[in-house]
This record gives sequence, C-alpha cells and structure tokens, in this order.
Amino acid sequence: MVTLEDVARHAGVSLATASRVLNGSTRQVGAPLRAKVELAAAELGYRTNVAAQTLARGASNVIGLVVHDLTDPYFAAIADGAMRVAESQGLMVMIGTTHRDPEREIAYVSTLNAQRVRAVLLVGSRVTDPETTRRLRTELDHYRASGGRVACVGQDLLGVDTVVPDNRRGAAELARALAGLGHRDFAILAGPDWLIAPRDRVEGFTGAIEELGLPAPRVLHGSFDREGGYAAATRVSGVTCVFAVNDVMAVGALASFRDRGVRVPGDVSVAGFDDILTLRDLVPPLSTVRLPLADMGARALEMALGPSEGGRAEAVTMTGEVILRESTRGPG
Amino acid sequence: MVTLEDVARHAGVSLATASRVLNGSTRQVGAPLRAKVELAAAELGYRTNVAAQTLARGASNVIGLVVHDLTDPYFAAIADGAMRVAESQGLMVMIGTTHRDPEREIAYVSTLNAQRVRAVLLVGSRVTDPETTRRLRTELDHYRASGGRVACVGQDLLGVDTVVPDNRRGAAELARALAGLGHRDFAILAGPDWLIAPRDRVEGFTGAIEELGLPAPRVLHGSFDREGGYAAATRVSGVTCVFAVNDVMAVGALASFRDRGVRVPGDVSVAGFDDILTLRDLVPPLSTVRLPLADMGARALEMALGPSEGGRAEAVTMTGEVILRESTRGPG
DNA sequence: TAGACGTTGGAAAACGGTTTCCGGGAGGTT
DNA sequence: AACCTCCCGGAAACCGTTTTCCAACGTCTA
Repeated sequence: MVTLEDVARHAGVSLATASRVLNGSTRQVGAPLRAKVELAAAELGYRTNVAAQTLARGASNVIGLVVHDLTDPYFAAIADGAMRVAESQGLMVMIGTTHRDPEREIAYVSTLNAQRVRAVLLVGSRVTDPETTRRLRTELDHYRASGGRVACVGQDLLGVDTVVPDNRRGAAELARALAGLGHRDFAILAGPDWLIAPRDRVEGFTGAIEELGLPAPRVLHGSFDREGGYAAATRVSGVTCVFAVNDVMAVGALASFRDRGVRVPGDVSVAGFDDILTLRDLVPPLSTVRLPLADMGARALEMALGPSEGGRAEAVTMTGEVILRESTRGPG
Repeated sequence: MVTLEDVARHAGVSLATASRVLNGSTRQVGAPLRAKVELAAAELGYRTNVAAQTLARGASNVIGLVVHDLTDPYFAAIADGAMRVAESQGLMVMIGTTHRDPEREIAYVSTLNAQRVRAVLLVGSRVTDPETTRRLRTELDHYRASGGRVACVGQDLLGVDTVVPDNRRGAAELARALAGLGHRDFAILAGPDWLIAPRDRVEGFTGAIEELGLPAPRVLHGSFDREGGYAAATRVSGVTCVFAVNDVMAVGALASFRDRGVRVPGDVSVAGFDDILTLRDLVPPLSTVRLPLADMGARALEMALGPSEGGRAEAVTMTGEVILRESTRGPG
C-alpha cells in the first residue's frame, strides 16, 4: 500500500507538498517540485486513500441514492438522470434499494449519514402513515444537522427540496381526455393506499370524472407493480376503459387481458401513467401521462447539490403531458 | 457532529470501551458499561463516521459495481442480483455506469480502488482490443495487490473470478433449434465487433449453421442496443429468420419490422438472446436464449467476496437455455 | 540598502475511529 | 496463603490525509 508519505520521501519533498500537488487545490507548488512529485506518484503507483481524505476534509465525494426498485424502468430512468449529473460533477453514487419497505429507507438514510455522503436523494412515493414519515424526517434532520444535503423525488412531506410530479392534475387531465373519447364507465387499477402517489392519481382521476357528471369509477387495488396490475385487471368487468395508476401496472393489465382474450383497445381501453421507455415496444402502444423521468432525477440532484435557498426548502412541480396512443379509443 | 469521544465522555468510560460497544466485535464489555454507552450514544444521536472507521480498519463496507447501462434491463437484472447479495451481507453498493466506454471502466476501477472498496464487480462484455484489456488488467492488478477482490460477469480475460455466459454454445443451440423449424436463410443482427459477447454469439450461430450445411447467414452490424437492432433490421431482406445477438436489439428489430409492415412471425421469424424480463410483455413473445441474469450477478459477487481459491481465479460457465416462443415459426 | 511583501516549502496538529498493550481485580487451584 | 489465570477497562499509538502555522527566500519599493 503506497501512501502519500512514500511518495513524498521518494520525491524528496515534504508530506505537505506532495499533498498539495496530488490532491489539494488551494496553494501553488513550484514547477520543479511539482514534476518530481508527479513522477514519484506515477512510479510508485500511488492511489489516494479516499477514506483518509474524507476524514481530513470532513466531506466526501459520494452521494446516496435511495430507490424502491432498480429493475423497475421508472426508477432506472430517474436514477440514470441523477447519475449523469453526479458523474458530471465527479461524484460517485451509492445506491440502496428498499423494495418498497419504508423501514429500509430510514435505515439507508442512517447508513448514508454514517458514510458522510455529500447528499442523499430519496426517490419514490412517500407513504401515508404519518409516524413513518416522522421517523424518516427525524433521521433526515439528523443528517442535515451535520451538513448533509437532501432532495426528494415524490411528495413534499419531508421538509427538503423536492421534485413533485403533479399526480392529481395529470390523472385529471387523462380522465378528461378519456372521457372526451366517449367513455363513461371506468375502472381504476389502484396501488396500495398507503402510498401517496397512487392515491393522488386515483383521487385526481375520480375527481375529474365526478366533475364531468359521469358515474364514479370502480377502484380495484393491487400492488404497485406489474403483478398488482395483472391481478387487479383480472377482476375488471363491465367497463369500457381502464386506468392503471402507473405504467408497469398497465403493462400487467395488458398481459392479463391478453391471457383472457380481452382485446385492447377493441374490448377495453387501457391507459397508464409515467411514460416509461419500455412502452415504445408494447402492442398496442400505451396511452399514458408523460413525466420527464430522467430530468426529474437530474433536477433533484442539482437541487440537493446547489446552494441552499436560504434554508427554505424548494418544491418544483413537474406537470405531466397526456399522450393518447392506440391502447385507448372510443367505446363501442 | 457527535464523535465517539463525546459518547465516551458522556457515558463516563474510555474511548476504547465506547468503540468496543458500538462498533468493535472482538472483545466483550461488561453489561453495566455496555448499557451506559448505548444509552449515551442514543441520547447524543451518535453516528459512526465510516470514513474514520475505514481508515482505522483498513477495509470498507462498500463494494463497487461497474455496468454499461443501468436502464438496460439486462444490466439492471444482474445488478439487482448482486445488490441482494450485498444487502444480505450488510454491504453498501457504489455503482458506476460506463455507457460502453472502456476508458470509463478503467477510470472507475481506479476510483473504486481509491475508495478502498472491498470488492469490484465488472459487468459486461469485454472488448477485443488487447491494449485496452491490458490496461484494465494493470489497474485491476494494482487494486488486487492492495487486497481488493474482483469478479467479472463476461469473458475470462482479466485473470479474476468470472461468471461466463456460454455465448457460443447458446447461440449454436439456438441456430439448431431455428434450423429445426425449417429455416435455411438467416440474417444476424450483430453488435459492434469490438465487443466479444456479440462476436461470440455470431460465431456460435454461424458455426452451427455451417455444420448443418446451410448457407452462411448474412451479418448486419449495429450498436449493441435497441437502436442498433432497429437500424440493422431495416436492412434485412430475403431471409426467413433473424437472430439478434441480444434481446434489446431484437426488441428494436421488432419495432423496425412493425414500422415497415413486416409481420413477425408471419413474414419473418425473430429470436434474441438473454431473456430479459421485459420480453414477457412483447407481442409476439420473443424466442431467445435464457440466461439466469440475477443469479449471475449474485454468483459473481459471492465469488468476489468468498475466500480466494488459493490465488487461482475461477471461471464459472452459465449455459443458456433455448426458449422458443411465438416470434419464431417455420418458414412459408 | 533596509524594510515590506508575496511566495513557496516544511513541521506538526488535527480528523474520528481501532487496536495493541498494560494493569488491576476476581476467581480457582494447590 | 501464595500463585496463576482470566477477564475487562483504559492509555496511547496508529491509520493516511489536509491544513494551519511558521520560516526562509527572493523581489520590489522607497
């Protein structure tokens, strides 16, 4: 293990000088010494010990990213956006996957705090349980008290900078668009009601339907993933249009309908939410509400890394754009 | 910032005792003192400074994962498998995405070395350029010389433990299966030839076709992703069956055919390789060669973490299983 | 030519833990 | 009662950097 001291000795300079040449930035070092140090470092194959550096500097070059599930294209897209920003700033990324367990999310914040990461990004819907949220907040406050920065992609419940998808409005606009096609009888494939995002989407959708004076949609709950969509879709009947609260559930629903011989959009229209990349390759192409996922991840990290806005947490709302494709058409 | 010393003072014990209670493991501490320390730590909200711990211990609790592209379901699946193993061992995961740039891969190994991560997992096909491989090996040797562990999912070219998908054999078996359906005229949507995995798959496929005495397949090169598959597929003509060297290229090919009004499998059969999860939702379901992706990632990390086999690097071959679905049928 | 000043190099004190010793006390054996 | 162990607490060295002083050395100005 080659240390900076070895390099300094080999170059015939002091530890301080070697440090200034190889890592430090504040002060100048004369050209001749600088060259000697660089040569010595190369010859010995010196690698900075980041742990020591972090300890001495009191700040690391790592950010933490907490997502629910990396194999879900929704999270992969957001993570990718964030990672590009991190890379452009020379930061490494530490990832934790919670598999939708709020306890794990809290535990990860604690661990990332111990790692003294520069910033933590929490990606994914918040939960409705106030006690869980309170505990997470406590943990985050603790982290921030020691200089950590935090941002969230989800709902503005943590007192930190947040990128908020406008779930209600997006769902409402989708509802109006679908009603505009002539649909009157809707089913909603809803997620679990302890997650806020799916709940908001349900409310936005039903609210708009009510305003239009149409019969209230039938709400079928399932888990917030493909299997949940599949399972909930098997219980659908007597409607002309199905709204799945996210795309992966919609994908599950399409599979379910295919397996049951229900044609989309012939027998029933289907729409999702998020516009994950995978949708390009579905048949029929899925109607959805587009969210700029990669941008959301990038933006959130930029907020976390940027100067704190006078201590005041900022919330940026991202509005979705309704995109009607072939999976929806008028009834009959 | 609460330090261990604060905790020790608050509890009225020595630094050593506090350390032993809160982090250390080797030695026992009597119940009364132990309780006092734990109480003090809780009251003060103490969080271990992992950087200091890493420095003192000389080993971290982090592993590095280097993949080409996280939004590609192939890599997401492997990463997920590896991350589950990491989590079960209480390790954090630092991820780097190279976007298929070998230079970035080398740079990441260097950075992860500086981070003193416990182990590094390199996921993705090796390149044909020996010079690049040599430089990567140098960097890896350097890392291993200081106690780092390395494993690879790809080809056994780095002198480290490796999980090797049997690309030639898988492709050959797929070729025989497709020929068994009656096909004689094949096109291969090949990846760039500076990547070994796609090249091996092409060779395995053509080799088997030759052995059967059939005309040599036409090889069309494209990038190793969906767009490459799409582009290459637009140049396909006069064949009854197309083999895309991985599933995401096959997905691109399906899109291309769909856009051009070429029916699959009516006009042309299409097969891919890897069996990524996304395939479940394609229409028609894609024939492919199944690789146990999550297991491969998990296995590789286990090898990296396990005891070194007497210094000898191990190579585990994973054979693929041909799966014929509806995207392939006999010609005519 | 003396004094002030701006550079540049080095010694040494942090940073926050872990771990090796060392010492004292309790318990067991002859 | 003397001796030997074993167990457990504490003092202090150490991990590899960064960074604050401090000193030495031109160079410029008056």
